[in-house]
Amino acid sequence: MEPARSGRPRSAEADAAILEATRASLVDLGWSKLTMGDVATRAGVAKTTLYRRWAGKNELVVDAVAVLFDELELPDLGSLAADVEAVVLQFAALLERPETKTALMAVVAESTRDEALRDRIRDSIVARQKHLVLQGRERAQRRGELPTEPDAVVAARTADLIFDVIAGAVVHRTLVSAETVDTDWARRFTVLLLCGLGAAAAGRRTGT
Amino acid sequence: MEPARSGRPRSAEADAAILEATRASLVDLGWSKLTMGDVATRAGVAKTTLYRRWAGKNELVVDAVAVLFDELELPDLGSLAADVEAVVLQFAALLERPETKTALMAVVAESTRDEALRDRIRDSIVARQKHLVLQGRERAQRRGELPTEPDAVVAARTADLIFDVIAGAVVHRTLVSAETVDTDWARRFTVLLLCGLGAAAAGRRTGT
DNA sequence: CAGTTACGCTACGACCCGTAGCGTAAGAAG
DNA sequence: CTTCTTACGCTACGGGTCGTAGCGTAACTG
Repeated sequence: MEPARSGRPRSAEADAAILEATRASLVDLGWSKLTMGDVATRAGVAKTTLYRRWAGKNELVVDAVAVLFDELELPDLGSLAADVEAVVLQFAALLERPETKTALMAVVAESTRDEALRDRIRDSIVARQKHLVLQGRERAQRRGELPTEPDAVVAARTADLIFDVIAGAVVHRTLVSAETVDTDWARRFTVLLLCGLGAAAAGRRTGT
Repeated sequence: MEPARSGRPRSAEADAAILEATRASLVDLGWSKLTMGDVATRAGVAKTTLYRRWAGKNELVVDAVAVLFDELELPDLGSLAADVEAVVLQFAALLERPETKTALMAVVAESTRDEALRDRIRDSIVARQKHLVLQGRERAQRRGELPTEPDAVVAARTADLIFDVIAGAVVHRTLVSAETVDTDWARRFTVLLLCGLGAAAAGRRTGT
């Protein structure tokens, strides 16, 4: 795959410096006032170097912010409720950070008109979050907290639904309603979600 | 309050033309490429006129998009489930439109660094949606589908939670996951939400 | 060594921003 | 009708960002 290209290799230090400078610039200036020239200056790099690696502001910021989502982990606290609550708090803490707060919605907005950008976001950010949902379900099934869904299509649909509910609620709470996600909110949300899951599954099993 | 100011009054036609031109420009160019000059040209108005009424792009777009949210209504279909499902579909249809799709997330992103803008969004967009939740709860209580919460604080918290869950899930589904909200999804979401509400309330009543 | 690729730097036209200045248009007050 | 006040259209401007081209140099390969 890598044909061992000749010539001067790209500087990995420059890559790291650029991404870090991008995050710093996001904190200081926010999305709208962030400029490629400013990032280049902060990173100690020529502006042209940025354009050799990223098509523009959108792609650069996605990559700069994506690594922050690697922090998200699903702890094993013994119960599905505790796991969900913990991951909700983690996700909320991530969204409280000024880098992500100002960048996430902006790139999503841009992605509505740019399919390539949408794919990039999906691969490097959304997929990581979705993985947590699948992981949590599997773990809960092993514990016997959730039944094993025989139909793969139904299972996938349910997972998508759960994912949109969790991520959507947390994002909406922190960015639109602009209120903090504290332990109390996380607990009440988790209760709502899991009770809904359980009751909905039970209702489907008995008919309706 | 209005001291009947003298002088030439502002043209209401210009106002309407500008807001409509803004929506048209959003459809054609999207948020990032929308410019004040383009809007002015489309509206047949001088650029300076725009700046005499709006501080900038953000405020203009919020006002231009806000009126679209007036379409949202809570139908009375006889049951809470049917009402929720209908309003979810309405909201989703609104978010499918290119004007709102590209603008809503962008202004929310900007609002993370601009408190005045956040208030403007809250007053002219979010409040309208939240009203539907309160209206739906009241109607369900009158039908006997939901118990009357005696504690006003708890009631308000629950309403906030429900609002973030509904709006967040629909927004996340349409804009982040970039998948359509069809009748099937709306039904499954409604079941999840209402079962969760019922089960959570029952659980709290019996202790825990 | 030559060949290839990345880098830093400069300069550039193009575009958009937001404002100032001016003459004119439209109502309100007398 | 005249005067006053405000809104409008238009032009022009300095300032900033964009994205690219061109060039000489640096780094690594065969």
